[in-house]
Amino acid sequence: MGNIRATFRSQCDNSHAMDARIPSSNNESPWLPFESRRRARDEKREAVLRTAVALFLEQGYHGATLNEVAKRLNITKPALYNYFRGKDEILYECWSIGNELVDDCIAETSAGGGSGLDKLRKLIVRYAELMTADYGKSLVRFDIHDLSEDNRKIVQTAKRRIDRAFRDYITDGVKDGSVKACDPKLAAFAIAGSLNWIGHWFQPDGELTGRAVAEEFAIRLTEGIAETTTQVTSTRKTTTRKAAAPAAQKADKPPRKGNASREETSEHHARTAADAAGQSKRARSRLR
Amino acid sequence: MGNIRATFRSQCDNSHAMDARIPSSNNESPWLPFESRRRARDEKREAVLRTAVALFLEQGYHGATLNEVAKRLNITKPALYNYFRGKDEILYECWSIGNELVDDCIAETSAGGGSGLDKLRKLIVRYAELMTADYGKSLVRFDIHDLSEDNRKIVQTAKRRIDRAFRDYITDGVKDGSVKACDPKLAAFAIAGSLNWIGHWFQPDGELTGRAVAEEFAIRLTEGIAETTTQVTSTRKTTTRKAAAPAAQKADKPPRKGNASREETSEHHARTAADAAGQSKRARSRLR
DNA sequence: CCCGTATATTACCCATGGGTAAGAAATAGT
DNA sequence: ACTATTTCTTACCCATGGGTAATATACGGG
Repeated sequence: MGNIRATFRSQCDNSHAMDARIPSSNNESPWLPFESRRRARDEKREAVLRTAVALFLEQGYHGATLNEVAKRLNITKPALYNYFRGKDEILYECWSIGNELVDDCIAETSAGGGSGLDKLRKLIVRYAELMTADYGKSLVRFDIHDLSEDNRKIVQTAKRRIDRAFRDYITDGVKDGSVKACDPKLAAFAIAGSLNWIGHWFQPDGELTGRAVAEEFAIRLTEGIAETTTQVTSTRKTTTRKAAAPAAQKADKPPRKGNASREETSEHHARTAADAAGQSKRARSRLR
Repeated sequence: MGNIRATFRSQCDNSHAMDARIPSSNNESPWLPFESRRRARDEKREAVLRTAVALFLEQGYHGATLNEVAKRLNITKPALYNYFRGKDEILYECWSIGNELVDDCIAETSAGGGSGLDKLRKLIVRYAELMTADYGKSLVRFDIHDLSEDNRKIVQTAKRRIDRAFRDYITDGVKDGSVKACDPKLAAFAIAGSLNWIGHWFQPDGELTGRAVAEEFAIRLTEGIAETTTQVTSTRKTTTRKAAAPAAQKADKPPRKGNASREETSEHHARTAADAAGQSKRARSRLR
């Protein structure tokens, strides 16, 4: 679920006045131009990431400099090194947040129950919407070669896990009769490809909302493999309602142990070994 | 790391005219280790591009150095500047070749005739197969930010043109009854996304051939929008012209507005102003 | 053979930008 | 207030790798 990382509380919530100087306009940096500081460390860390991911997407990882990132935050480059070991770690962390968001999607979807097709569509909707936002885009726009060796491995592992989710839902669907017989591998590739591509073309200021794209894609991408012809209104077809079994736990993620097949995956993503353990809390303030 | 070794061997075994010696093993570089030269200029130019595109894909554009490119060709870095102005131009040329291949696909497909659906499928097959090879991959793996300003514009223009082809075929299909009513823009995005993604996951040494993927995708990606339920064997026809009454609105969630001017495109690609004229012959040996 | 041109080599330049060192400014604790 | 700690700044380092200059080698033609 949207854990703490959704800390969008404005930095103008200054209860006891004092430094009530509102930054000239925007809602970004917690660093007022070199004066009153003192805001939670994690909050600053996230501000760095927000700025970095936006800049990386805007100018490319190599086109964006740390000086520019710092400048947008009203600080200087070395200050960034209080929160990150280097540029590539910033890149990785951006990616990691996106990956956690995806993990949450998968967890929710798996917990939600329903037929294979139902789950597939739910995942598509959520995943697609992620791809319209910065952290989601980072999953598909950043180059794996720019990561450290270790992080690259993590990313590749996560790729496989996400691909696995798509394939599993499809396989489930074939079994429960909601999905036509097909090759789960290729079908997953096709679907993931369409979704990932959103991260390349979607523009927030366009005429389409992320939500609209997501819902359209949920139908479009499953039209070909859905066993029952999809009528407009019936998103919940699945005549063979498999007794909504596992509504059980809410948003807790099953460890989802990834086996190790040496196959290609339709994804790129990962997470740290740390949070690979379980919760996708964004509370790790590791460093140094 | 001096290549002293290569430099001094030139005068040892000069059996003058007998430079028919086959390089130790591979089939790559026209430059035998600094001795008999004299091969067509264009051939060398293309050898540079072949090597460069492979290396860029392998290590990333920024991870690959010109020294490494040169080394693989048995030459030194400055020699590359006889054929290209700089690294970014090499990148662009790689991209450009891929783009020309796509253009050829579109040209052939358009010339072939058939229903909108037929053309769409033909394009999918050809395009998909391109995506399994190096130059095709370069279309979707290279970052537009690494290009010069001018080349970037060319690329973006070409993106739009390719996207246009997909949309046009879909629109044609809707008109001639071979394709269900749908939003051509989103449908094109979805299809192009799946196809472009091939460039990210396909491995030539995998279990699938490019051809197999291509044909599978041609069916899979059009299953949802084909008017006639596709029997695997019937790639042609459009028999049951389901009356123009096109399945009404199937999955209408969003406003579903028509087109617009300043839209996103589902592609990235381009070509030089030169060959934008017509033929995509590979004969331009421009430089300096 | 000798020269001109194309092509390649060696040796070098140098801007860029990630990263570091040392110390100042702010904060928290006592 | 004094000190310890964290955070941030100024001032620098320096490796990397794209790009250039000067020069050497091969070839083709006369």
